[in-house]
Amino acid sequence: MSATPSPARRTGGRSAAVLAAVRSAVEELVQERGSGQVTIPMVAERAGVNPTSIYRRWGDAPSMINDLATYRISPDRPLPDTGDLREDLTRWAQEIIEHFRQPAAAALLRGGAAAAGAGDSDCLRNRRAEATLLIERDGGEVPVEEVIDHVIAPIVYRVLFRPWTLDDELAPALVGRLFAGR
Amino acid sequence: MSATPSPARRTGGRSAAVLAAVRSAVEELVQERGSGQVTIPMVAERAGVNPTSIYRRWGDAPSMINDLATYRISPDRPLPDTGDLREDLTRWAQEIIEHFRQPAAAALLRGGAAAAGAGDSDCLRNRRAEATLLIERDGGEVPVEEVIDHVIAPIVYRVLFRPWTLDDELAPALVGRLFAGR
DNA sequence: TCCCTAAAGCAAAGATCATTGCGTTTACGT
DNA sequence: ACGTAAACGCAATGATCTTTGCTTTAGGGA
Repeated sequence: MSATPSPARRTGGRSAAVLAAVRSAVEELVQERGSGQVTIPMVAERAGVNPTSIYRRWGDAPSMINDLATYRISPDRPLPDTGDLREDLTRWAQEIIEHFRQPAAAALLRGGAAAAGAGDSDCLRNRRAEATLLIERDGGEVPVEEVIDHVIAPIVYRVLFRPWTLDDELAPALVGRLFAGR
Repeated sequence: MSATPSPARRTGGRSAAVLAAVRSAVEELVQERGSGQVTIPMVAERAGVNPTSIYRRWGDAPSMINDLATYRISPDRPLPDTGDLREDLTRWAQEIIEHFRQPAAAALLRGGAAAAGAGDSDCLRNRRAEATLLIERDGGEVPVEEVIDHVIAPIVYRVLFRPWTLDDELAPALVGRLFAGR
C-alpha cells in the first residue's frame, strides 16, 4: 500500500489549456460586466470550452472567480530582498499596486471580495503570507498586523472603491507612515 | 411652470412596505448564501413580494444589493460631537465597527464591493462624507485621505476578509496610530 | 509504447430566470 | 373626498442556466 493512493490528477496538456482559456475569458468578462453578471455559459463560449467542463471543475461562478482571483499573482515569484526592510516593503507594495492597476486584476479582486467570508475563500491570503515572510526575514521589528492594516488595507480599499487614486507615490507614502510612528 | 415637472413618486405606504420586506430578505439571503448566489425570484419569495416588482425597481440583483448596502446605515444619524477630533473619530470608527460586526452588514458590504467600479456605485461614499464632515468641523488638522487610508480602509479590509478580527481595541488603536505620527 | 482513467465534450431534459402586457390597487396632489 | 397615474400583482412566454448520463480524448505512470 502506497501512502498516497495517488488519484493521479491530470493538470497538464488539455486541462492546462482549458484553464488558461477560462482564465482569460473570466478576466475579460469580469472586467466588462462585473463579477455579478458573469455566467458560466458565457465564460465557456468565450473560452471556446464546454460549459460542463467548468461546472464540473468549479461548480458555480463565484467559486470560479474567487479561485482565479486567488492565483492571479504568481505565488512563487521572487520577493524583493535588498537587506533593508523598509525598501523591501516599499518595492513589494509597489508591485501589488502595479498589479491591481490592471483593470482586470481589480475586477477580479472585487469578485474575490464578494466570495470572501464564505468557507475558506480569501483571495488575499498569499499577499499576507508574503508580508509575513518579508518581515520575519528581517527580524520582525514591525508587527505583521500593522503592515496589513496600513499598507495592504489602504491599497485594497483603493483598488475596490477608488482605483483612480492608485498613484506612484502611494507605496512610499504608506510604508513611510508605517515607519514614522516608531 | 414648476422647476420639477414632478413625476410624483410614491415612496410611502405599499412601496415602503415592499422596500422593507425586500431589504430584510436580501440581508438574510446575502448572509446565508453570499451575494453572488442571491437571485431576484429568491428574494421575492422570501419577502412575499412579486418578482416583477423587484425587476422593475432595480433591474438586477447586483444593483439591488449595492443599493441596499449603500443605505444600510442611516445617512442622517447624528455624528459624535465632543469637541475633540480624536475622540469624535474614535467613537465614529467604533460605530462603524459595531455596525459591520453584524454578519448581515458585512455580507452586504461584500456585495457592495463586488458592484463597485461599475458606474457610480460606491456603497461607502456616505462614510467618506462623514469623515470629511468630522474633520472639517474641527479645523481640518488631519487630511481626509489619512483617515480613509488608516481608519476606514483597515476596518473595511477586516470586514471583508477577516471579520473575526474586529475587536473593541481596533477603533482606539487605529485612531491612536493616526495621531501618533504627527 | 501501451494501459488506465481523469478530464473534456456532447446532447437532452429539467429547472430557473427575465421580460412583457394587462388588470388591480392605492399613494399623493387637488 | 376624488381623480390620476405610480407601483404592484398576475400570468404567459421565451431565454438562459444547470444537471446528468454517456462518449471521446489524451495525460501520465508502468
